[in-house]
Amino acid sequence: MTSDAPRNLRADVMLRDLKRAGLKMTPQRIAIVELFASDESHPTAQDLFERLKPEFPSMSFATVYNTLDALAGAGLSTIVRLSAAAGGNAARFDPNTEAHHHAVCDRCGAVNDVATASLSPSSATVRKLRRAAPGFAVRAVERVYRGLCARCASGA
Amino acid sequence: MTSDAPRNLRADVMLRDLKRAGLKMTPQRIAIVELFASDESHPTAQDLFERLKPEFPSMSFATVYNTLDALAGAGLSTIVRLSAAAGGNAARFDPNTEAHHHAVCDRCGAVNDVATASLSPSSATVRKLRRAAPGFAVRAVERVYRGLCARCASGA
DNA sequence: CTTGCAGTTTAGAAGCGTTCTCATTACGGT
DNA sequence: ACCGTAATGAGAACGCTTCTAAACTGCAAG
Repeated sequence: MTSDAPRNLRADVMLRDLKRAGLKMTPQRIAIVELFASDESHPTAQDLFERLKPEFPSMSFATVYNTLDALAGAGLSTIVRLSAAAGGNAARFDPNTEAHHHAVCDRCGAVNDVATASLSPSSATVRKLRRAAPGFAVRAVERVYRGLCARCASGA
Repeated sequence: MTSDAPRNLRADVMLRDLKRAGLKMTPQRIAIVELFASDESHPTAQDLFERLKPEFPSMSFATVYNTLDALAGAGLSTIVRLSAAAGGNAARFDPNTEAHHHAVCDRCGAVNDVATASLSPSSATVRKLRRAAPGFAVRAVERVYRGLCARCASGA
């Protein structure tokens, strides 16, 4: 359970769970999952598509979206929309299913995970919301840290 | 400086600042600003467009976007993308320039403001990020509270 | 008041990201 | 090996946003 687990461990889990959910193991799906599972850059569908093109020149966008949707449906990935200035408004896909927040670079749009113990609201948060938004039943609190990533902050 | 200021106060400020920035006061702009300034529902461009159609049947989307962009450029509004399940992925526009977070309803997509003292990171946050995302220079921390709004929570 | 120009509006086209359609292909249980 | 069902691929369609070009107009100067 070290932080540098075998790069394919998460892919194996994803493939196993997809199979368990009754989905077929196509070469395209396996390639997408293997690429995506170890990708911490929060890739867009376009990113994945372009990196898969060499291996599957005939693949279509629908296949990428299909597989990412299947992963999301199985709880193995999430979609994040952080509207970074850079990189348009494309959805980003995140294979990290542990509780975490995101740090987004204002300049280059890079997204980094920021671990957290839990996304559940603290009792202080619940109390605060009771005043600020009466009746709102809070389930989770997501944070977005905005600023400059290490590379951009260092004046690149 | 009470919380129920005249509903046109904010519109007046916006119009004044737009004029000050050298923009022309067209009837369309005035109508958009007057509608938008007192709208706490975080409307989409579509929302505003449809409410303005009766008064300006010939208005185009570009005019709505132009004016909202001008307001954003003058620091009088912000664009929020919260990717609520309901309501597509359209950008929402927010005339509230005071520090605040957002509470988003999982079911109906409604967005409520949640006041906060500041969006600046606390020293504890800076310390935490120093470990979690080394080198990241945090400027602001935005929170999104996810859950059910009062209406949906009450079983509507 | 009139004039003129720069900024604005309009309608529609174009662009981008995503979803859909449907004919074809192929996984995987039997 | 066969078959049913699901997945793929190509492109069309879609929703949201931005752009383009031409016509219009607020407003400052005369």
